[in-house]
Amino acid sequence: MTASQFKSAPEPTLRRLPRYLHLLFRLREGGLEDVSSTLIARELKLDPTQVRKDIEYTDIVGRPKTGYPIEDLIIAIEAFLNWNNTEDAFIAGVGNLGSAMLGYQRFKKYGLNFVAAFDTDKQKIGTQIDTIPVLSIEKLPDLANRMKIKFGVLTVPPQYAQFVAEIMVEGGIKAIWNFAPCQLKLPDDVIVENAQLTQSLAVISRKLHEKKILGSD
Amino acid sequence: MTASQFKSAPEPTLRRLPRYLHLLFRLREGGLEDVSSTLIARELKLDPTQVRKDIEYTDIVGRPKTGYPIEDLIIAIEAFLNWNNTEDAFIAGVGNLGSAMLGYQRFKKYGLNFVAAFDTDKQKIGTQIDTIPVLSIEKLPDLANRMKIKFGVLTVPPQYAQFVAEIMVEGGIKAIWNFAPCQLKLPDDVIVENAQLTQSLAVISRKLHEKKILGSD
DNA sequence: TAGATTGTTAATCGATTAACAATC
DNA sequence: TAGATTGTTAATCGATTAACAATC
Repeated sequence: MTASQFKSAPEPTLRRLPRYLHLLFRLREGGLEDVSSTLIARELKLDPTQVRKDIEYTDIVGRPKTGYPIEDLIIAIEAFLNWNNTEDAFIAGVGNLGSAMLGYQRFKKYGLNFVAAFDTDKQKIGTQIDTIPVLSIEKLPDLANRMKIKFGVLTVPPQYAQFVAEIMVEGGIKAIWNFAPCQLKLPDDVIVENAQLTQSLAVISRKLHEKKILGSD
Repeated sequence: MTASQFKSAPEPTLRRLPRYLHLLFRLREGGLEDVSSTLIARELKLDPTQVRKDIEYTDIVGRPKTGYPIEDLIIAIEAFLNWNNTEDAFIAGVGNLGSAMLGYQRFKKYGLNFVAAFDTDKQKIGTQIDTIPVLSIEKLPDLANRMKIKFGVLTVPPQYAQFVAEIMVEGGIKAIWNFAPCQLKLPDDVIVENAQLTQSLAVISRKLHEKKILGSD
């Protein structure tokens, strides 16, 4: 456990790290052994200095002239994000999005392992989705406590989001990945990350709108 | 068409606008008529000045003492994001996530209207998902051109993302909402917005990891 | 060696926050 | 009026980018 593990990286850096990772996987598949910040920057349209600063947070040292060993860099980034360890998670809300999340095998590669899903729909309770059992939401707090679950994914309709989030907190969950388009009011020690699709949609909507107004090309 | 419609807002502002909108809907339901930047800021844990600056972009003027009329503010934000107009869109990739998107009626409220879905899977081609027909991806360019589709949603596996994105561009699509975890290389005049879940996951993963390391509470 | 790249310090840029007169 | 809020200018903060010596 080195000192740097205690250093907190800025959010923009955290958001870029997975992008590096995806590129590194691709480069490794292509048989490359080393990679420079220059190359990463060019591929991802970033500044090389920025790439180096980001990478510094992961505590890996590069070599002048050659850059960074790809394998080491992958390991370092994964360790930094704790994606090399599996985090057991609960998911609440088995609608369209929730089911999609459960079916998304890729999350396992990112250290996220769904162990149970929760819903209020009696039709769904008792069934399985991709081998994950769907349980009544009432059972969430007790089970979370007993299984020491710290990570919750919230994919319920917005009007229930606050209520279900509080149930998660009651179960000792410390990090909530919130897909509902609303602001959760929770104790300060609970980490909330809003994965709001509407935010992303707003950016592209406005940009396309501007393009149309301006008639640029 | 006022001058301000030509003013480009910073991305952080664009990302906050939908959050205001969700709050405003909730307040309107609660019977409120006016809202102050102070109130919005308190609810969303932001700075009141920041809220006022964001709102300024939408070209609405508030009144000292009372704030902004909620109804007007909603209309102004929706107009700014062009969510009051319906944008016809194609979606490519009808897997878990793509199907979830199609089933998500809420997008209609955000001006996004799926008119056709595309896939390579013969089992899926010819079927419908929530009344949206699934067609062969080969038909995308011609149809997009004829229907003048400008908006494409990309929910294909990452290894096909670049290829399918190019097909979209061939069809005259100018804005691509990319859900594949990879960097698309496209002409500069094509707007690409990466809705990468892994970026959001990285933020919460690291924060939870830090919490565990530090043992804070 | 020559040349490309790292690691790091300094400069720049842009967003956030503070301050405050004008307003209802 | 008194008091809360807007609109706006100035100050601060933090992230990005530039510059460059050290290194292989």
